[in-house]
Amino acid sequence: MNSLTAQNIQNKLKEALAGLSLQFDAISLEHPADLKNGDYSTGAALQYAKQAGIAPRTLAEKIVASLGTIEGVAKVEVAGAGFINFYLSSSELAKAVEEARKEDMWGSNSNLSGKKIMVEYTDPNPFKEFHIGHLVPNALGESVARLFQFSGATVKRANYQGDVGVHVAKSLFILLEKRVTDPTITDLSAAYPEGSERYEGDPDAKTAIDALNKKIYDKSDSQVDALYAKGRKLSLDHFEEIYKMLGTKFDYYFFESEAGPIGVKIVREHPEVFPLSEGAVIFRGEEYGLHTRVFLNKQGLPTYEAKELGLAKMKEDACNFDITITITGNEQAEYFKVVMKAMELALPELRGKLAYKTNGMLRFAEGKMSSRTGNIIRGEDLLKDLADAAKTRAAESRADDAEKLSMEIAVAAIKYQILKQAFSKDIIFDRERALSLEGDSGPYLQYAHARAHQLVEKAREQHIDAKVDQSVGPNDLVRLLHRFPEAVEYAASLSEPHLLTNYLLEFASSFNSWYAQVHVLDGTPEAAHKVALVDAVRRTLKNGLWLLGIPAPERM
RNA sequence: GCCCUUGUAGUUCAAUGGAUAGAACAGGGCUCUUCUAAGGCCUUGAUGUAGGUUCGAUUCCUACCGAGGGCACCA
Repeated sequence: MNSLTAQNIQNKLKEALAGLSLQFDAISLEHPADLKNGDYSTGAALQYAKQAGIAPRTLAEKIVASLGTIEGVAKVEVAGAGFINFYLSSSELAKAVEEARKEDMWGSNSNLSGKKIMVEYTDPNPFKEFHIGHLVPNALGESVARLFQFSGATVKRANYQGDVGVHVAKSLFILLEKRVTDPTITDLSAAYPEGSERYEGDPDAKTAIDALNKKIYDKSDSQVDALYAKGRKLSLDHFEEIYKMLGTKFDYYFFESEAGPIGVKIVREHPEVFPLSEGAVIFRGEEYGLHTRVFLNKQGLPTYEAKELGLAKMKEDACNFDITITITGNEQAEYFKVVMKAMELALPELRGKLAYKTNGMLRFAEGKMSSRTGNIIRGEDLLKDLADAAKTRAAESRADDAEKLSMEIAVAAIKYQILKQAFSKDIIFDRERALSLEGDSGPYLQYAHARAHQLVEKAREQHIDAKVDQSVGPNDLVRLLHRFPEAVEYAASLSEPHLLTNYLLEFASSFNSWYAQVHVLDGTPEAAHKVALVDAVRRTLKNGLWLLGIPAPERM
């Protein structure tokens, strides 16, 4: 909570407590959940009443008496058991409305200015499906990247993809067997599950796939190389189409095939960190309260662990970042702890610059999804289903391009379902809910934005000049609007998009409620003030949706 | 067995140690001769169990119970 007014309040509170000779540490200042309890509130009097030796309410009264006037604050009240509530002045709130109307970057801050941050996310594997599980880190990573950008950082987006490994050999084995080496193959989707089944059920196939895996690594068979190159390109081009639908554009693409050799080199150079054990090169995490993991297997090939070391090095060479954050699945949390520790020891120059955050899994109510068995929903299929569900409404809407609007709504629906809940919690995917497009949803935010936008357009057509009138008393909508920059800051500081989603839902709901009660273009002098407010709402929702990585159509 | 994450209305999610635990969906009832009904208004309903710390615990600590994940050559 870094707004100037909030800081003023905190400083005044500190002075007041010091004046009463109380020992205190940080003063907590919060937004009361209920707007009737003010714009800011503190429980300091409750906290320090015991030390002061007087009743909380009495202490609160004393603190309030010694506060004096605070700029931007109209009223200070003692409430409940001893809370001190601060109510902002009309002029302070009016300033927020003005700023929201004038500043393109309304809601931004400079907490990370001058920092270069790399965000790695999505990470699908070529030769395997881009399934709905990949939508989770994509949505979260994109939003985190944007939150950093809005905090003043220079952000680089990176995608790390597994283009070598047994999974590739499994797919390629099927493709080779079917001799689909002709240029007409466009769909690799069936190959991986089939290859997996053969690998597990057919010993001969397993031997062949393992041999194929080695060929892919050492590039010793030109026919294999050719098909590999073709399949890899097909996969990557296909992913690119999906990123375009989702609104993500990566600056860097890293591949396991490149990270592997670099990782091997790093491991070999640090035998003190990576000892030999049972023919493999390992890291003993036990010394650090972790567990042992293999970095180079018996064949001397790099495991995922060693590749991660190589990746860190590649990232450093590509872009001189201050911090790199990797968005990855919960199931890799333990693995990452070990790799991070090993990395600190082997690459001390990167110490303190590497971070990771693990996201929850997308799960079905019925059971687990697995690309190995083919029991998956493809990312693009889900988007198409959602777009189909939106099509009827979109056709009746005011949008010029109903097709485009349908897809924008589909993206909003799925991203919102992911972004509305805390980062690391599993997401139970409910198809019906995702398709409903109503209530606590992405389209709800889009609809509120489109309404505000159209209203501002209409006011313009009628030549009504928006103008903030400070004599109009503040309402809940304005007071929530004032909180937007703090909501952004809060979400960015914890890299938690759902904190912003929470705020935006409450804000949009407040706007819809206000909209239902108030006639804006009513021909009265007050219309100018109301238009200004709607314009501020429009910008707030627009920037808020941008931060979530959700498109904000102007007509719905 | 050890480690990590996690238990909140019928369901899916919120709640920065604070005030009456909020939404949405589902159920029941209203609301389009007024700027978009993908909207608004009313209504039923919840903190796994037992302790502890605190002025105050959904939140922190301990134990137990339940769920998910990880623990040597997959990623």
